Amino acid sequence: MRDEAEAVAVQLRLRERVVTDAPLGRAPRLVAGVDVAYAEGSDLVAGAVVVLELDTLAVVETVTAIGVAGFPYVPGLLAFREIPVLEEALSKLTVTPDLLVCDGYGIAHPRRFGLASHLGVVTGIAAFGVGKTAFIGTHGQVGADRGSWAPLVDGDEIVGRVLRTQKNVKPVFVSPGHLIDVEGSAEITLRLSPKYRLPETTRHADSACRAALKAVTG
DNA sequence: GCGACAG
DNA sequence: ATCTTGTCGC
Repeated sequence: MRDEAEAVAVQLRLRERVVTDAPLGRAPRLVAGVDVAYAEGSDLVAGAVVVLELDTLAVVETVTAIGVAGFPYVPGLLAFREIPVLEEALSKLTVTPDLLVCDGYGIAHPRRFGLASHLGVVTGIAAFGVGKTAFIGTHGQVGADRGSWAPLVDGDEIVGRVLRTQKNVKPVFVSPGHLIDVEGSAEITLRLSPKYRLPETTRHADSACRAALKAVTG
């Protein structure tokens, strides 16, 4: 990827293939968390994919990959920074997940094509994103109970859901990426977060990519 | 025009 | 994202 203009052009082209207005095709069994860790002194990055069995939340497989950040962090273009190393890690999997859970956003994005949408389209696997902080959109107050939520609205579109995964704990931002809708993304996020604020998938992926980075850095 | 801005 | 200690709670 050369520059921002080219990246935006690529997004607009890939966006034509995004599907988020229909529920997940079949009941997911294997759900994978994906995440990337960055080094401070170098441009090394580590990506991880951890596959869990949705019913038991047991880890089925963990793979990691090391790479070089080939694109700067630009809000709205995060995918170009994280997808290369994630695809490298995904290629090492011996099982095929039914769903990918990303750190970040799906269609709740300036051009409706965030990391989760991008990864979903290039892999052909259903995907959605769970963000920890606000990016775009507005929303009303969310009840204090676990499971409470409010629609995430941008313009005249509902692009996601602000969901409380734990009682009295800051909510997370859920948005579909590809081959799944808002409702399904939120429902699965809640199932993946029985005890902590973040889904077990992202918790596992986060620790895995950090460990992988630390192994090559220090 | 001026900020804000996933990770 | 990453830099960082102690501290409150289960």
